[in-house]
Formats: sequence, C-alpha cells, structure tokens
Amino acid sequence: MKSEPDSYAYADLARDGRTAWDGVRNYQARNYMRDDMRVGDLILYYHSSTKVPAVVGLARVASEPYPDPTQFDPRSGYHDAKATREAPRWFLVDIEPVRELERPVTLAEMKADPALAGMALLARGNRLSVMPVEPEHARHVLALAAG
DNA sequence: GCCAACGTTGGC
DNA sequence: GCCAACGTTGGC
Repeated sequence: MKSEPDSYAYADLARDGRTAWDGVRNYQARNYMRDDMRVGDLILYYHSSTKVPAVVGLARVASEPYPDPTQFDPRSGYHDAKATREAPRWFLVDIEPVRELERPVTLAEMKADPALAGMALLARGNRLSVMPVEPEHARHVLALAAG
C-alpha cells in the first residue's frame, strides 16, 4: 500500500494503531481490497511522492473488506453521489501496524535489484495505491531491510 | 463506441 | 516544476 508521508506516514499508523484505508477511488485498487485482502494479510507500506520513495514499514490487514463510509458522506472530499448503501461502489479494509523496517528500502534500490524484477510497484507508469506483492518479492524486501 | 481533452499521480 | 503515464469525461 502506498501513501504520501505528508498525508499519512507509517509513523501515523504506528501512532494510531489502526486506520481505515479510505478514499481509494480507483476500481483496480478497490478490487484488490474487496476481493483479495483478508484479515491477517501482510502489507508492505510504501512512501510515495517524497524525497526518497521507499518501503518503510510492515502492516497487516485488520478487517474484512467493507464499504468505504466516506462515499456516503456529502461533506467528505471522497463523497460519491452515485454510490448508495444498497449498492456501494467503494470498499476498503482497516489496517494496523506490525513494525517499522530496520531501514527504508528505497525505490531506486528495488529497481536495481534483479530479484525484484516484475514487482508491480516497480512497473512503469504504475499509479495504483493498492497492489499485490508476490510473497518472494515481499520476503526479499524484508531481507534487504534486515541487512 | 471512439477518441481528444483534461486531470491526477508520482518519479525525477 | 516538469513531464510521462494513464484513467476519466464528454462531444460526436
């Protein structure tokens, strides 16, 4: 999962203990949360749009998928007039922190590592805020952080 | 249904 | 701040 640290950094998640991953308004990212994410699944937490883009933490899915409440709220910036409670359009999961990585694993480092070839995060033009990670890629990123 | 215009994302 | 990528919108 990607987040701009200026809006919600891994440290914010560590402080809060749990958060709803609301505001995702991309169908593919929604599908990953709604169809593929279940309680206990591990998450690489990536900081985007910052000086040194990097995976910085490990998190975990803390709820089953459910409708994003902000879609029903006219005062929310994420309000969707076409969504109804009977037919929600947007889904999310809650997530919780597991641990901060021993060190950030930078985008540049990951791009240069042949072991991570094919990782969705590294794909050209990728803009999804939620995307799958192959288990061996995740393990490799964690091993890099552990040195 | 096509496609140009436009807006957003995000690395650099 | 620039620009490439790409999703969305809207005219036809």
